[in-house]
Amino acid sequence: MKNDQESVDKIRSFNRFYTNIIGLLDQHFLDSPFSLTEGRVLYEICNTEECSAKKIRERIVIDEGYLSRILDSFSKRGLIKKTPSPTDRRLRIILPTEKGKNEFASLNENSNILISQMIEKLSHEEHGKLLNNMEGIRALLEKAK
Amino acid sequence: MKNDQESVDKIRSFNRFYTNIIGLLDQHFLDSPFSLTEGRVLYEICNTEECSAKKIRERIVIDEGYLSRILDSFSKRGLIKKTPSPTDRRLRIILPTEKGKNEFASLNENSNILISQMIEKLSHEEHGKLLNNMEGIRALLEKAK
DNA sequence: AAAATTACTTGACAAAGTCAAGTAATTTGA
DNA sequence: TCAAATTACTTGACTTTGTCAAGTAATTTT
Repeated sequence: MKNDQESVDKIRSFNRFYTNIIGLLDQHFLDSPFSLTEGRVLYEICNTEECSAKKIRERIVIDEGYLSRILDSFSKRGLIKKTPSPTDRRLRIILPTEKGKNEFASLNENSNILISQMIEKLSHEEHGKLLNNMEGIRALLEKAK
Repeated sequence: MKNDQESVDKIRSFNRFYTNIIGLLDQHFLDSPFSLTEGRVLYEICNTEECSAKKIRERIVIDEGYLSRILDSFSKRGLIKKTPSPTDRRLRIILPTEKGKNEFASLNENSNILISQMIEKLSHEEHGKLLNNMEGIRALLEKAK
């Protein structure tokens, strides 16, 4: 039977391990026109209805000014269009352009390839186990908070 | 039955989820005298026999010059001692001082508290499940590489 | 309708990370 | 055996990334 400290140590050890995994996967941002943070922002833009800086900041922890500049750079690069919301003109509604959607898609593709490579040596059964474990962790941690 | 793309999507979704978890836990570095990277370096120094810059770079991906400067700042802050290895004087053996060990311990304590809080709402049984899931992921991903 | 709040922007700055050239010690191989 | 190549680390110059605080315009509160 485990005591608390042992559990905490194991969780921390897993966190170090998984930080490295995520770090490896994030390497591909180095050969992309995006930083990691830009990638996360672009993800939110492409996956949020009526997206705005406000909504992005509800989803990822990021400095307001920094986000404003990232969005500005996305605008200049032709990846998004910002238009004042008709119902509240303090808000700027952010929409990805075709170019933005394409770049996001290719970013995704690269992530997908990396993950496929990561799990390609696993059997079908092991695949299932991996996903079950991930779903388990998520359910437990979401319940816990 | 799941196809490949579905699996990959689920893994990526878990990765986004867990990136946030790790991000939350890493917040405490903000109130500490260390950056995240410094924390990881200090961890390696305190957990590696005959530690040297070389060994650290075998364990975490970090620019050589950047690491050199971090170690220099650790030296200046009195956290480590660097001495040329007697067997190969190109190498500098890194030893944590008492102060270094203490600061590392308090960094650990804060991490431990955060993790304890994170899982305190879980039952004993759920605790076990969480650890099993983590061990499962680790075993599978380590096998896969 | 003045005061407070919200959503975002901007300027000035600091922290984090990268690249390449340089030094000293060690290893390689003709 | 000794010049050339390699290794381990350092340093200077630089870019990228992130933070803080003050500012503008629209909206809400009282």
